[in-house]
Amino acid sequence: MREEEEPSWFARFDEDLPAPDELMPLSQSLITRDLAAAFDIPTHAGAGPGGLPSSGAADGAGGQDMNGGGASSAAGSSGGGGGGGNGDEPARTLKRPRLVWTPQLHKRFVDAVAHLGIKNAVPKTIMQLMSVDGLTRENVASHLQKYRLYLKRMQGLGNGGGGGSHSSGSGGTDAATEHLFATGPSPFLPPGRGPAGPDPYNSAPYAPMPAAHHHHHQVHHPQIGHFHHPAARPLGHYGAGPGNGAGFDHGFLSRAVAGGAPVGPPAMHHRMVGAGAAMGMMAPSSFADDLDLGSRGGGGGAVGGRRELTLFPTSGDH
DNA sequence: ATTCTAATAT
DNA sequence: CATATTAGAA
Repeated sequence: MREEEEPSWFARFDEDLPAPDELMPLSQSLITRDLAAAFDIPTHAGAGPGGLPSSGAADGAGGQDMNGGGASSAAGSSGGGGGGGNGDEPARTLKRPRLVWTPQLHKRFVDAVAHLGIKNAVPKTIMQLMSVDGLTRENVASHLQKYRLYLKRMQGLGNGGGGGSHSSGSGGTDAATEHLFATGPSPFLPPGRGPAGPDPYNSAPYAPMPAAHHHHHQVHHPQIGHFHHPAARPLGHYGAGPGNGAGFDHGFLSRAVAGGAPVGPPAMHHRMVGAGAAMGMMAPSSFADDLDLGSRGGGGGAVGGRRELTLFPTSGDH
């Protein structure tokens, strides 16, 4: 009996995710390409209902979540096939297909990192915090690298853009972290510096890549702006809620890179001493993370009130 | 043992 | 390009 347990201390920190819709066990297109290709198995072996729009591309028509069914995607056992008999072997050496870091997933990742703090932002913890079934440490580690790279890449260079200004002026601006855009010369900084983050997230559920067509055809979908979301949350999330007995504080999210960033971290290093046992204490605190909204520019109005408070089931811990 | 960084392969 | 995988170091 394992008694590993994680109460829901750090439970609700996510914003919108587990909507019963997107609650799929991260299986994305399972089945390794090797196998599929080797056996000629259509990447989506018979998944019936609710499956993916065969050809369809993701009509982003406003919809954001559209999964419905429970189809959890067939997992590994593709071998079956008919027949019989054989085929047992796979469950072991099976490599999962590339994990497709979908925006939603990314958000989880970023949020997790942002909430964990540079201190605990390590793959293992992140992975656990994400509670995404199927995610492995390597997955997160790999992505973490990219994420960090991305952050670094934009920290000293506050320009860029298409023109290519290499201005070295690292001006001093506290490059602490801000949103930078990748493509498109749009140096618009939100007037007033509001928390408005130009994060065109939420806009592409992206279907499990239709890898059914061999033919290098990288469906260059409108892969929405890639990374965005610098861990620039309002530093210091301390502030135990009212009535909160636990007085935890996180001195995190402050510096991002060492060695160059002019960020002047006030000496605030709280070391969590104590018990070496294992990790097991994280301060949940109430997170009022703001999320980006997607509406700017034209002004139109439109609806949009889409806010969902969902505490994802912190239950999936393996 | 776990993580980080880099290099490399797909 | 985005991920996965591996290797070496800490």
